[in-house]
Amino acid sequence: MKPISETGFIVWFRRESMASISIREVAARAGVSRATVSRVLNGNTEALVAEPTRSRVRQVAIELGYHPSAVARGLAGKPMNTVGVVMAYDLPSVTSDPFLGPVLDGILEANKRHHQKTVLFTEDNWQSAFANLPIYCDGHCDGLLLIAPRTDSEIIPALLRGSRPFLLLGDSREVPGLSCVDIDNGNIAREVVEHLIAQGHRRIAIFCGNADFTSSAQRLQGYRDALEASGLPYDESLVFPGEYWEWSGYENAEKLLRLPAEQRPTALFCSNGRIALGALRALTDRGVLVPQELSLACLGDNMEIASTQPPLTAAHVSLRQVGERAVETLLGQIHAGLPSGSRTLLPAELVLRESVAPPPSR
Amino acid sequence: MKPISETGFIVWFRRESMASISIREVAARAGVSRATVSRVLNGNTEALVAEPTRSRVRQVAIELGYHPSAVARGLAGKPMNTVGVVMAYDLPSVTSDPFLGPVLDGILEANKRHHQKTVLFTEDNWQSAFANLPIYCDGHCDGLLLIAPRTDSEIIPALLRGSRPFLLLGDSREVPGLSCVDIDNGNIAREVVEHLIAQGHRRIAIFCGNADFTSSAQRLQGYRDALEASGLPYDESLVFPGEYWEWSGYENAEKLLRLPAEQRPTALFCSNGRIALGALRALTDRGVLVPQELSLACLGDNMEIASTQPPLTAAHVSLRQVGERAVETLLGQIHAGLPSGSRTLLPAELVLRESVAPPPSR
DNA sequence: TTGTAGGCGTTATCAA
DNA sequence: TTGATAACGCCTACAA
Repeated sequence: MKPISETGFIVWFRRESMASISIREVAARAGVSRATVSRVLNGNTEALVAEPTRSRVRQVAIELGYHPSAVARGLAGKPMNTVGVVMAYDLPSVTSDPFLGPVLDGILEANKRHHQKTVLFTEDNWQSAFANLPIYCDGHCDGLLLIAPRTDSEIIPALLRGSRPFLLLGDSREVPGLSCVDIDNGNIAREVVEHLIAQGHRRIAIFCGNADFTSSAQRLQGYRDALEASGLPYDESLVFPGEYWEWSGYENAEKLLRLPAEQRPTALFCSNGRIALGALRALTDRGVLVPQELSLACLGDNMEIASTQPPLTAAHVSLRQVGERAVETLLGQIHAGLPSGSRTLLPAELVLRESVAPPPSR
Repeated sequence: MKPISETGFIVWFRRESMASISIREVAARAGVSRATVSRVLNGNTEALVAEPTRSRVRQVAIELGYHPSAVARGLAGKPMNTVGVVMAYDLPSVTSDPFLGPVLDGILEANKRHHQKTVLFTEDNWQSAFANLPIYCDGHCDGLLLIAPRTDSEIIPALLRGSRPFLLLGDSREVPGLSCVDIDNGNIAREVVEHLIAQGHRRIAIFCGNADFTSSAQRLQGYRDALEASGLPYDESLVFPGEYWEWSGYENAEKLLRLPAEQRPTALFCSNGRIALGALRALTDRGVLVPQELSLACLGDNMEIASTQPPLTAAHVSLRQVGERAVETLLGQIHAGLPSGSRTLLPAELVLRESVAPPPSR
């Protein structure tokens, strides 16, 4: 009774009572060893098996409805064909977030194309994400996509110390050996500001995003680069710290309007669309005409921005594409053994709408 | 050299070159067997281990940064703490879909709360979803959430034949042994139509959703129930087949307006928000006044619906809650061994806005 | 060309 | 209270 599990009886028993049948049953029914079944059904080893055996095994596998267990396979060191996505957010909705939503769409799309499953790890904050790091690395997935951690998160050095492939999405800090896929914050911001300068503006304000996001500093730098390239002075009174939220744009616009007339800028660059939306609302509330009195442009685009009054000039970035490229880069690291440490910075396209005009003549 | 993996050398080797260290190393370092380590660290068996041993093992585990492999655990028959979500869609965006988006938010939220990972299986259509069914059942997750399959999908009988816990989300067909979580389509539709009747309407049209969705028939039935309860005739010329899309609402509104004046309804019930949006647009385009000439109400609510001109009266359903309840029901089946076959139908709340008025007096 | 045997990391069942 | 030992399902040397 030792090899009972090889008998027909047990095959029948398994089929009826358990979920799935294993390589054992296929081997027994086909009259070959488990190794042979494995060779036939997996990877590129079919060639090692003689044709009659091969087709018999195939036949039996289909008859029995056999399908290998990814878990067992994973344990044996094969890839799980699964991409993990770690995101920490304190938002009520992931899907309707203008950043997370499109990025997730891109990730899902690319994973579908590459026959990868997607495991989502959602956390309230980066502390708990860090605490749960071991869970993300418990074998469930072959690699990790980290979405936009703050600059101070310990999670990155921890992951860097480990050996699991991962990359940063929506953050492009420069750290040796760290892969990331992001939009090209600096250059995109520069282009937007250059457009304002080309329209004749000399005093241009910037509303910044969260100070602890890498992107904020990069966008500010782009703003500085544009000014410098045109020989315009960098005036700190025109730099408004803030956060990537509508309320921040609103508040900063109110502050901006309190500046004495001669110090007031003629154009405003908002670090993202939500800030721009808030700023526009404040300006409208105060009766400031856009673009007649103040031109407004921002980085980042979404449907709402195009349907404001006036529609906003903005750098259109494809966050969806960021998600797709992130997946492809990670898969390269996992399966093709590409080295980590690559930086992919996607460009934007400036969309001219009606919120920018030449400065008013004094 | 046989038990080499138990030596300190190998421990060091593993730590540096491999991803994670296993229960072996902990056992070796703590001077106990693997079984004991397992007892201490997992489940509710710590009590079986003597205190000094227990704390020593704990200590070593922390020192070594040990964390169990979910994959190995899964192979050994323990739950993966992972919920699978299968969705087939031909949409460009999952996250911005007014149904999928909120449902996904609810699922993620509930999974986070219950410390479950979420694995997403996305397919283009239900044929390929069916074809990949074995992959969803390859051990990766403990149970499956199926989102809104069409009435004809073979995937449900296949899953019903298997033993893996699963349930239907956003579909509430009545099949013995089949669990589902959905909104209460029939009753919600009935309530909306009853509201129209209460306003004095006698001729009420309905714009239906996709014929192969369970919900369409249920909503139509609710419409019929409301008419019947008030003794109003069911007039097939007021029933417009269609799909859950804006274009369908637009087209059907055009058809409706072609009816001879005496046959024309005074109120319109749209089976979902998108249909209502399309219908309203067509009516506005043709200069038909809502609600003066035609009252309009729909099932399903989203932000767009509240900001139309006029804002639409609608049954507000919490799709997010559907997602949450689905997760909780599934987890009940998986972990608490609750029986399958439960039907959870969530109610809606009628939100009165300005698109409904009493019928015009002839 | 095929089979045997050992291992992947964990848990469960015995026995000590 | 603890430790061997045998699963779990698959993969892969190595041997035949």
